[in-house]
Amino acid sequence: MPELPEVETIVNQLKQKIIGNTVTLVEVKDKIVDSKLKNAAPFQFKDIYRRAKYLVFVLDSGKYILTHLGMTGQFFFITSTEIESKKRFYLPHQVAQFNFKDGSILSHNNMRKFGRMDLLTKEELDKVLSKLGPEPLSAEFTLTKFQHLLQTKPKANLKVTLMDQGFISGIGNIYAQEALYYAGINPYRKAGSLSNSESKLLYEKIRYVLNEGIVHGGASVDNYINLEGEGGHQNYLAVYGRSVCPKKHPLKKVVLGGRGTSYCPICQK
DNA sequence: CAATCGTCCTGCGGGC
DNA sequence: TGCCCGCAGGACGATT
Repeated sequence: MPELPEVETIVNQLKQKIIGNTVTLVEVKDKIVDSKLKNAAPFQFKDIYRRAKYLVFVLDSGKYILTHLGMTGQFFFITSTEIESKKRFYLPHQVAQFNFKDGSILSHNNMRKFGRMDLLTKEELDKVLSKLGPEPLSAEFTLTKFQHLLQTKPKANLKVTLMDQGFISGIGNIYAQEALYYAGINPYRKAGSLSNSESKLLYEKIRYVLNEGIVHGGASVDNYINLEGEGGHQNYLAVYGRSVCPKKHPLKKVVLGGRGTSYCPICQK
């Protein structure tokens, strides 16, 4: 499932492939993609950036394509000479195809269709993005701000709160569990219950696990791939999808906020 | 306000 | 061996 590091990786790779390219036709193949995109071409991609787990494509027409990959979203960039040989990769579960002037294509695939792809005006885009919490890797996201934020939901479950996109953006089920493990904090804790040193450690570990995820090109669990194929961060996960922690203690698997959660009862207090 | 539940969707794994 | 059932999960809305 693509979270901040996975989306960041995809955005950085897409930048080099499609900025400045002219789209001559958009094929919409599923209802998770805005049918207005059928009439959007021709246009040029001016920029792409990440906000939370969203990819924002900036068009030269003044519009924006807001994309959420959900759990199983993938992008393939296929050059004109590869189109025949790579059909078995990009045709299954394809939800949209962007055809470029030079014959290359960008394919959005989404097996479980939990994602979205919408053509929006600036106002519509701002309305969606304004609901998101701060970017955990930004300079504005200081320790003081994080500690203050935790006190705004003192009674809420900590792990669920870390995954709340309106609270902090970009953290999902993998990186929430990883950050809590490295900080030595039990996922059942209340957001407002952390000591000064605990919140400081959690703040540092959130940034650490997200940065490591980016360094490794994302974590390929479920069916995440980036434009170059699999990421590498799945090999560095401490608790997500594991049965023992790095210190070989058996992990507990519970459900929190309706989501599977692994933690170490010995290392995490 | 916090927590839970249903909804969307489909590949996969468990069970028989 | 093969089939069927139910689970997983990001985001959001509704309900407890």
